[in-house]
Amino acid sequence: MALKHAVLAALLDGEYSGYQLAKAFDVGVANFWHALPQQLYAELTRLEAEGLVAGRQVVQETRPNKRLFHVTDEGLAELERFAAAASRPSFIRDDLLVKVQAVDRIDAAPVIAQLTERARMAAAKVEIFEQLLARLRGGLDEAEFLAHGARVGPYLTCLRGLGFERETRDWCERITGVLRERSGTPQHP
Amino acid sequence: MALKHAVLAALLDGEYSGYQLAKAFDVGVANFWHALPQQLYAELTRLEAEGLVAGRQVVQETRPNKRLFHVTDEGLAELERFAAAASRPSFIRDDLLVKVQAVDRIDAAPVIAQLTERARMAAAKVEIFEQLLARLRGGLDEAEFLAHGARVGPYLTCLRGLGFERETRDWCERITGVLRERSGTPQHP
DNA sequence: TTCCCATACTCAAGAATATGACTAATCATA
DNA sequence: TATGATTAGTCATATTCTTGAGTATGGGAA
Repeated sequence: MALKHAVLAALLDGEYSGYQLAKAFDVGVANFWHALPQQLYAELTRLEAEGLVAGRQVVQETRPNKRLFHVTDEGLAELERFAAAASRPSFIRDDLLVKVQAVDRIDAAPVIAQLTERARMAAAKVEIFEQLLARLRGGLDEAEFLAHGARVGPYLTCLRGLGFERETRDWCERITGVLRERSGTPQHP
Repeated sequence: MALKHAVLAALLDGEYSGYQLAKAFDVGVANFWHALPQQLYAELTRLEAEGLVAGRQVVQETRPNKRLFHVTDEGLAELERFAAAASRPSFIRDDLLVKVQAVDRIDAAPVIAQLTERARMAAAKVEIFEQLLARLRGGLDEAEFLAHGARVGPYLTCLRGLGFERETRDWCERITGVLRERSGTPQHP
């Protein structure tokens, strides 16, 4: 039920096509939700049918035509209702953690390789988020922007994304260190 | 496809009944995956049919009988294959982040209330994880345990859970501060 | 002594998500 | 001048996850 509201929240900052939304929900920028293009196109269709978003056709000459969507008053009211209702707790669900959980009983080498790769990906996201944050606060320093800026929501979710990716990066680096050490030294029960 | 492997990984530390597993996958201990009892019972049935786990009936007098499961050699081999294959990236997916993303355009009060509650929950999990870590490393200090301990997988995933919950707590507290400040002071575009 | 909670588990149905295959045009690159 | 990447979508199917309801027993509190 929340992809719906994630789309509404993402559309608050202007008009987007399904294609643009899909990129935002796929690449780093999706610091508060993630979804595939097919899901987003389907969701936009439903939202339009419910009158929560409205789209307008934009005829392009050099590219296929596209439809740009924006949130209607009804859509904003729906978001308001959603925000007032209880949130379901969020959980970690990560393939890599399953592998680490089992790492004493299986070959550690591929797990170490995947941790290294994940650390690299997280580090890349950290940079993306840092740049995005700098862009969002414009010239202002952070405290000033957070106190008086007009639109801080995306900044705040981006801060969460940044913290999450930093944690991921640091944990992956630390764990690879531990596992590399262990593969060279003896363990005792 | 990964609940299957999460169950196998969880069963590596001894025998569990479906009911016990369900509690572990629900409460704090689930630092690497989360699932409802119904899913787990169904998964155990499938895993047993595939020969990846084996169960034995334990007759109890004061309580209903139960079945305790353990991983078979085939199950361990399946985990090995899983660990060697690529992991799918993990994403944040959180109702609360959707609400924060929209917070400039909707009533902030319920969002602040939910952030406060979430911070409380995260702080409680931090304590649970800290106690669990202390128990897992026994008398040893962390460096010693990580270097020479017999089974560090659960400890490492628990470290990730701890980091995640600390981040969540700190972020929630910081954001509630920001939003409370803003609701008392004027903003300019 | 009634009621609720914990143990231990099952079944069915529905909503949400993921996978894979397709159309169709333009643009850059090799 | 093929080749692949990018823009802009659609359709169908499969898997996974969630919701809701039920069964049965024993123990403790009101």
